[in-house]
Amino acid sequence: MHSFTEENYLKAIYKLQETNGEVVATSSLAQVMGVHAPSVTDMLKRMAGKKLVTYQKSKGFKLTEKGKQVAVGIIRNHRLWEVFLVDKLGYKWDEVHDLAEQLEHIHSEDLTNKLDKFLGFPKADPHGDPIPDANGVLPKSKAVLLSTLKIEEKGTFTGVTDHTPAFLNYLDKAGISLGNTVKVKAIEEFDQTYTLQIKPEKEIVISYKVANSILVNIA
Amino acid sequence: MHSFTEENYLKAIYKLQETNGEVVATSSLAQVMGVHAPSVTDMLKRMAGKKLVTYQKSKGFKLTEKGKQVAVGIIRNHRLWEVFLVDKLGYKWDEVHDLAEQLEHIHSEDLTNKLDKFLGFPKADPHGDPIPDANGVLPKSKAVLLSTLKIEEKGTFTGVTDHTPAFLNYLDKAGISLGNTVKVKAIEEFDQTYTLQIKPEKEIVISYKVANSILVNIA
DNA sequence: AAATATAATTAGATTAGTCTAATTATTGTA
DNA sequence: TACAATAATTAGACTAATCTAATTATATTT
Repeated sequence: MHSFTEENYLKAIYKLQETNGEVVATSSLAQVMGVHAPSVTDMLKRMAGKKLVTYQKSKGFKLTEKGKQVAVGIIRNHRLWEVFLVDKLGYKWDEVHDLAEQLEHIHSEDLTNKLDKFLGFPKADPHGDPIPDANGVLPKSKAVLLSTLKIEEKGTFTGVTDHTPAFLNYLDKAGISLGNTVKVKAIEEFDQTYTLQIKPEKEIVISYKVANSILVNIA
Repeated sequence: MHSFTEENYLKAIYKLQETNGEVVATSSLAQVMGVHAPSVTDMLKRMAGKKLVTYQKSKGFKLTEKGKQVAVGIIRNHRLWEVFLVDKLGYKWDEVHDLAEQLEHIHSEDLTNKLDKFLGFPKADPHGDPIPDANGVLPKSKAVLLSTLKIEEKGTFTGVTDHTPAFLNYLDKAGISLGNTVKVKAIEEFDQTYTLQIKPEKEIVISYKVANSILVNIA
């Protein structure tokens, strides 16, 4: 079995590869892991020995197929436990991340699958992030940033790119929830402020920063 | 926060103190922890530094009030997760121990309490072991070993002292379940074999070893 | 009470994961 | 292309948890 630390590195590399391209730099990994660069070099050398990543001195690293499998498994765990915490225990979507960070390291494929079934095979976690299936297949979403929509275009709010409690709370307060239909009514030239129409009659104004952290599916 | 290792030591010491009296020996602890004696000495010295146990060279150790609190908290976690696994996910009572050993180390009192509520505040785990309440109060049971009953005495099957899958499976196969009323019909002088009447019309024969691993409440 | 057996501790080493300080690569710019 | 800036690695050290081998306490038996 892999240590929690290894699993956290794998997850971090996976996410960096997803957003920043194929090869991951020591420094970016050090930053997201909250450790100093030499720790990353050491760790990654050990992990290369276990064939979890490929490593070329000073050139960065990449997950192997095996490493990717483990990473996706942890992400599956994480997101299923988040659904459990929200749907079954009544947690709010901004409260579950740290708990799921612990629960994701429970080692049992069988438990994961039973949990999946218990939850009714959810497709996404409470933040709209897709849940990999039991074979590690992660449906790639066609969602786009709300900030890319033009005036009069509309979409369905399906996810966020900022998972901080601060942002999630803001959305709650603004009255925007996953599944809502949003239509861009206006975009202020000066500061890129968006005026949105949500649901039937509600209109709200959001900043570019917010529009750039919201994912929507276009019909 | 305490490490998983520390928590496992605390739990082991707690259980040893419960069954074998106040003071715990290095060797017994080494045995149940599956490590060698010097590891225990080292660990316990560190833990004494953190005021989790009291330690006197070559005299054994005892939990402090603080250590006891932590131990009971872990036991509470363990037993609640066992209920979850059996009641919600459909695991059998002989399958849950190892998973609960992992889940018990999730650090969140709030999660524990929400889980407790979700499960309907169960009083006992699937093996009949009592679940400490949120204040760490563990109701002490008045259950006795079935092997102490005399002929014609009866009681309710409320727990086991042997938690191994092998034993639990045996009970399943023999058709004895928690909650059953059992009455001692006969005790063979020669080898202390017990003949029991269970439920309405079923009679079964069990060995002394089995009778000595079953807990019953006498009405 | 002395001799022996058993239990516990100390000493010294190992591994995983981290650190700081020093060194070496790589990249970007003049 | 050479120099400076930035990034990555090596070297050496630390902590937690473990080990084996050697030593010291405690307990038991004659």
